[in-house]
Amino acid sequence: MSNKFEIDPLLDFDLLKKLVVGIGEVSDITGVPTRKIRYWEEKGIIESEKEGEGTTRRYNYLNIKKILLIQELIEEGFTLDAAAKKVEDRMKNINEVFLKLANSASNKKEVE
Amino acid sequence: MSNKFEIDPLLDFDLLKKLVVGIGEVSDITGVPTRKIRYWEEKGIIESEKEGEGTTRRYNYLNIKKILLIQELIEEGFTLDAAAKKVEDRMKNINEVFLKLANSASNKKEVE
DNA sequence: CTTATTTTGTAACTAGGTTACAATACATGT
DNA sequence: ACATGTATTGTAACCTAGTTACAAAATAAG
Repeated sequence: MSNKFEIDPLLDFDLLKKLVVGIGEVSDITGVPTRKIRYWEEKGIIESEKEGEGTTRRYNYLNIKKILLIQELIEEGFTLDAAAKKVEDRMKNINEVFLKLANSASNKKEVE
Repeated sequence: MSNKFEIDPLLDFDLLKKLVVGIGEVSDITGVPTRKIRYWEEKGIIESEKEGEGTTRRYNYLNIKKILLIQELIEEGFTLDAAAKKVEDRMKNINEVFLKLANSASNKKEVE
């Protein structure tokens, strides 16, 4: 029915959830300067997880994925805003799938 | 083999070639301000047919089509330059088909 | 030949997007 | 805890893309 069994061994969501990095690493990974990342966040285009007031930004898999997608569209010739809007739509699907997989993975663990 | 016979009665290329208008009409047709059309031409994005030095711009079907395509892409969120590049590719096909049809049409006329 | 349309150049202008700087706050290892 | 590296902001500067206004001179068209 699903391809759950194929990707299951590859995706450890419990690990993935812990895989959270600072803005510097995001910049290294994506090639987007830190100042630019913050600017995009100011504009409401991307989000980061702040673990409280007066703390530093933290980025998880989905946050970083979004940044990468936006960058791609900009390179394709889209406006920043247009790229943001397009990615917004795509992220809805990605989030959905991600959560679905994450849940089925943790359910499985409970059964074990 | 081809759909030539279906569109043949609709497309009179001898007429189409004569269907050439000034920049004002192009602006009315496309909704793009005349100043903008000239600016795009300055940048080498579109072309018009000047019938000699010190004359006014004239636009045929393909010229106008190009303007419309560019405008669409800009509305989709593309940069002017990016839109121009994309349309450039599309126009190659359109031109080809157009010429092919135009030739077969005039050939047919000669046979008649 | 008179009225409407076009052509240019110049210049102004908006805004989109990015970046530099610097002073302050935060994180982290040993 | 203290020293070193990393993050956070605000402010301001910056660049370029893209568009538009204006106005005087040239063309077109009825």
